[in-house]
Amino acid sequence: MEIKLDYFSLKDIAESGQCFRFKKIDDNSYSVVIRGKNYILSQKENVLNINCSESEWEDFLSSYFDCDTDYSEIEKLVMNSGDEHAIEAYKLGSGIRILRQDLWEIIVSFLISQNNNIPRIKGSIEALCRVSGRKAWGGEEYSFPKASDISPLLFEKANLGLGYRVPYLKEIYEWVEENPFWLDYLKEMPYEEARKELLKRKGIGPKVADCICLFGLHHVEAFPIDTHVKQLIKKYYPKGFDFKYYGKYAGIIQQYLFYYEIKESTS
DNA sequence: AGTCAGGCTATTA
DNA sequence: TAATAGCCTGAC
Repeated sequence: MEIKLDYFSLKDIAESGQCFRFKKIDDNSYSVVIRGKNYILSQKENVLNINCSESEWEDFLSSYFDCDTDYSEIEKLVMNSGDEHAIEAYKLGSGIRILRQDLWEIIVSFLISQNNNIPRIKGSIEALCRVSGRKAWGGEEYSFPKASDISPLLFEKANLGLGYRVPYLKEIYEWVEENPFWLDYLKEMPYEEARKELLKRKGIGPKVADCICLFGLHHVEAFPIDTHVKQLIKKYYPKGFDFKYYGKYAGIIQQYLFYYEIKESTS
């Protein structure tokens, strides 16, 4: 079906680094697996085309693409900030949305992401999905394995290129298996509390915890600081970045800044 | 060939 | 408490 959407760019979303599972088909279409179904998306101007029914869109895809957040408010916030660099970055990435992705998938993905590069992260995740062997519905891709779909031994046996992260992943799998309601508890917690809870797990430090809060729990006040963000703050905000101004939307601003930075470095 | 990647843990002082 | 070596390994 076709959906008219403003403040929405499939390309920006797919390439903003928040989701490692978008596969480019051509310039304006992508393949992605959401909730075990393989969707094919394409966009022309402000119309998104997606192979789903109306009820699928209403039931969860509209939420997945964060249609209940008013992005015009974010635009106003940035445009009135007087923050020249944020305005510049916003112009490039104004089509980015913070997706409401599956929490478990985000925890595993960002554990893998540490001290790692995006192509390699994507490769590991792809291999993990493939080796756990559940084909997504309606396509050629594989769905992301639930903790119960996988044996911890898999991490060592299969050649997933995970390196020293293997013990972290085994630990989190075992933890979630033994504490089946942990993910649900996390979803109930406010940002600070969830962050603190995540930091208790091996391999989850401040940066990964903030990514999980932002991308897996939709706490858009979380502001993950990675090497790129560290560098851009040094470059554009020598006096320091004013987190307070952006308040509860700091994480969305982080995405614009981050996207601008990676785009700049690859062009 | 060497550096660096969307960092974290463990060990020092 | 603060600083920093070491870590898997592929992409560039």
